[in-house]
Amino acid sequence: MISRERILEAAARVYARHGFRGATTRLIAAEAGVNEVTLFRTFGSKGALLEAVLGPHSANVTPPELPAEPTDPEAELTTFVTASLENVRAMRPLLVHTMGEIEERPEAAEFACRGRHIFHDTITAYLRRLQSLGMANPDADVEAAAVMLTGTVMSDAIARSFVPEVYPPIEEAPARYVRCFLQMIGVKKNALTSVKKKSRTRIA
Amino acid sequence: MISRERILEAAARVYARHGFRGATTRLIAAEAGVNEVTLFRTFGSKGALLEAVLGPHSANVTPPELPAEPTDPEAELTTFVTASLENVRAMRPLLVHTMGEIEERPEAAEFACRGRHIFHDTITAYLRRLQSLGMANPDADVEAAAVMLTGTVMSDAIARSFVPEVYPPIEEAPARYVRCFLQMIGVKKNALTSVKKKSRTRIA
DNA sequence: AACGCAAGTAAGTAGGTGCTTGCATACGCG
DNA sequence: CGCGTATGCAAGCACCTACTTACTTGCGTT
Repeated sequence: MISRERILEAAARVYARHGFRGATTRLIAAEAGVNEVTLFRTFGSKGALLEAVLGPHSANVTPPELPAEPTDPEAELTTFVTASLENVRAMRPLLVHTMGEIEERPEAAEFACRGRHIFHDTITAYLRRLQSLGMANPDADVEAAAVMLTGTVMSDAIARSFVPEVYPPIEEAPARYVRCFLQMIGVKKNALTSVKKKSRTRIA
Repeated sequence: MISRERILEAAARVYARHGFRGATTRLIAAEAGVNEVTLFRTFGSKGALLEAVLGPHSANVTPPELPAEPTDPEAELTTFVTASLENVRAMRPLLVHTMGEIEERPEAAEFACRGRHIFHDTITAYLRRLQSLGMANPDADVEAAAVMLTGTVMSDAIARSFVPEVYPPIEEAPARYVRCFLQMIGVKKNALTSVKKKSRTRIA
């Protein structure tokens, strides 16, 4: 049963490159180094195979987390955004094809939306916590702010590859987004670096 | 030569629904109420037809504008964002398919990127103008802010339809995004209703 | 009437695509 | 050994897809 795994991986790659329509069973089989018949014997149909590849793919994602007790919003958010960006970037090809074909294959919708949901909820919860701790402007529009950060991350991860000129350099981007974001929700700089200091300082 | 127009419109619709791969010449011809042969006689090939539909489509877009001389940033930006959102939303199906197939059809890239570029440049220029008029924080990260607003608009226009729960109600969204955005770049509320009241400012 | 031209009709080609069938081969295990 | 199970291989089926060819029809101009 080694084939199963190889087929799944190959299918993910081919699907990412060509989309569902372009991902022919012949191509997938070749990429897996497996006979096309094996593919049908193992999964039954092309549709079932694609479900088998998208399902786990959306399940086994371990999303970045934000601390329940914020201490250094700028650092924490930067780490979070950096990790999320990498996450989304890794699934970009799959995502972008799935989005295009979502009306024809609604079963892929969950895969396309899960990450976004998690990101949004995580940010929202964190923001509320900041507010209740008096670390963020209590009048800030938490919902809209969360949507904007989510949109920024998705947009960067997805569109940077074909419109690179407009984006900040990839290594600066997360920090700059976060700094803008902090402005937006009224977090004063160094609000509590004094509270808990770590031995390491990060570069500005 | 009535056929030409009808084929172009039909092709746009079918392409929007099914993507390039899914938009078969038979489907397009049927949608146009035209014989399939006519399609080939008029455009030569499926690829040429699709170029003919995407080219003009990206050219005849009249993008929303922002005034060269800002007077009421909140109102002006809200109008701008509202219009842009509607614009992008209208091309969403086409956009989303094109993005998915951009690697296989690079000639569609310009279509997919043009709007984004224009939006970004317009916002950036406007922001700089605000800064130079002292209406926005001179230390604001204009580039990052512009990217974030662009990302927000694209994300809302594209993803709202399959993740509606996380977005603000459609009629509130632009105003709320803009208010967050103003926070981000340090535009004080009524920054210049007061100016108007107090005295005349000289023209730059 | 004669002509040109846009469009339709019918048929076909060459290749791709999802999926099936029948049969041969290898490996592991009692 | 014998048997089941996984896999490979060759061929094929029915259908789709882009595109072509050859011929016809209708309409406007001269």
